[in-house]
Amino acid sequence: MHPFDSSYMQRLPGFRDFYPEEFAFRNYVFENWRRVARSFGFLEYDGPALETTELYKKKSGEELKTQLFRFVDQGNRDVCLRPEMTPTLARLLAARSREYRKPIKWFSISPFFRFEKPQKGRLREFYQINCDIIGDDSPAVDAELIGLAVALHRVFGLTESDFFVRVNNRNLWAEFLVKHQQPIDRLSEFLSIIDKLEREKEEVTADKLRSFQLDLASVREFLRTPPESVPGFNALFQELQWRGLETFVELDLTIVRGLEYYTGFVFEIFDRAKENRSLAGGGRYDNLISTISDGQTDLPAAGFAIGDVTFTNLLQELDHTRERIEHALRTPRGAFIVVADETRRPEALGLAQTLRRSGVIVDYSLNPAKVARQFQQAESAGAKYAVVIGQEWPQVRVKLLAERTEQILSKEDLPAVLGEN
RNA sequence: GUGGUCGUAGCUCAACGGUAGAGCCCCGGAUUGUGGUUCCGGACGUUGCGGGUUCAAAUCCCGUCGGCCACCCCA
Repeated sequence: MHPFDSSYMQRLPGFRDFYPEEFAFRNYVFENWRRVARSFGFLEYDGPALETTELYKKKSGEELKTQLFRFVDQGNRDVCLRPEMTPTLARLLAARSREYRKPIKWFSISPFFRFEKPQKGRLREFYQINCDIIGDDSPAVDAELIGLAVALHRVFGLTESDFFVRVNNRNLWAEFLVKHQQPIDRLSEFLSIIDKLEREKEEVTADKLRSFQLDLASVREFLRTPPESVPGFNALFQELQWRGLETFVELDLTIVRGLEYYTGFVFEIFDRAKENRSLAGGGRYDNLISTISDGQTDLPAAGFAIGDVTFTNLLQELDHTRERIEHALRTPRGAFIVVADETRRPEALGLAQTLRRSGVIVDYSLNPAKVARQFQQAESAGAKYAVVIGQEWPQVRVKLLAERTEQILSKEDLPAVLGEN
């Protein structure tokens, strides 16, 4: 039987392999995210990929979503591969939040799993960077999170002409219901109508609104509310302005987020070219930690996540970001030792160890090969330098491959010269 | 969950009823210690899988699995 005929040799649908080229790209993205998050004073954490199903059931008591990788383990536990980070974060905080000075600013970059039909921008395993600030309910936190989310985009060269942030506050719609004498306990039901406003047919929306004794016109009228006249937003917009973020942010009352647990401020990031694509989303969830911990811990919190699939799609689609990435990944690094005289192989191996100990990336041909062949290897290994070892020993010939220039150095000087690169 | 579309060497594709081909990549070579060009040679596929029609199927039909796209959903 041909080995690849067997289904066990096939990758599971919606999962990805990361060959070195793809892994290099993934690392490039994650390393930049990590550096930016740290520059905002966020600390990295992680939790297990597998949690009890109960943890996800707890979440605001909502009905369990169907799209879970759920199974019973060999210890007869009902478990799920994590579909999102927030419940895990809440669990961690419920156990130890007292140990950390507030506000707690944490981030993680980790894989998530949802049993969905794979399609563009949506796979069954994907990565997210999750950033949260816990223990502070001020508008400064909301603005700071937007600032971080924007910075996580800008580090790849994305600008305000590539993406923008839509912000809203769910409380506005709560007030709207109150003003129209509608029951506030139906808020989440009402918000899901608003959420679908852009995609649903008008008649359908109007029909749904009828159960609230509301009409489309009054909703549309409310949507046009100018930001200046929205109470509570002044503080947030002031904070955003101080951070120079006003060109990235728009008030958009249709952004309410699908999840029930959001309590006020919410936002989503969209790309400008295809405005229906959401790159990131988040908001404030002041009650969730208390809910999940059965009241053990009660802390205000806000956060957001960026998924890697849609995000990296965008980076590959835009010429300026793609070129920037290709340039970064193509940059030559390290040294390739060319053994021109096989009797010097012991010295070459010794030099390799010395250089590696001083932090230089060093590679060489494991078996005897022609010099021309070794230079080809140096090239395809992406080395910056070729170090030729042969008759010159104890001196070596160092060639800067991109420039095709050579110089002769003593082996003692090599770590200092190569170490800078 | 529903619908559309596609599935030929690692990659991009050709052959569209008569026993599968190109380019790239990979491996080797073009005489002595210098690479991205060029030239020559080589390896690699029971045409996603299963069944059917036919003297004959990569090619037609059915099923199945997978990719892509849209709907549903979207933490």
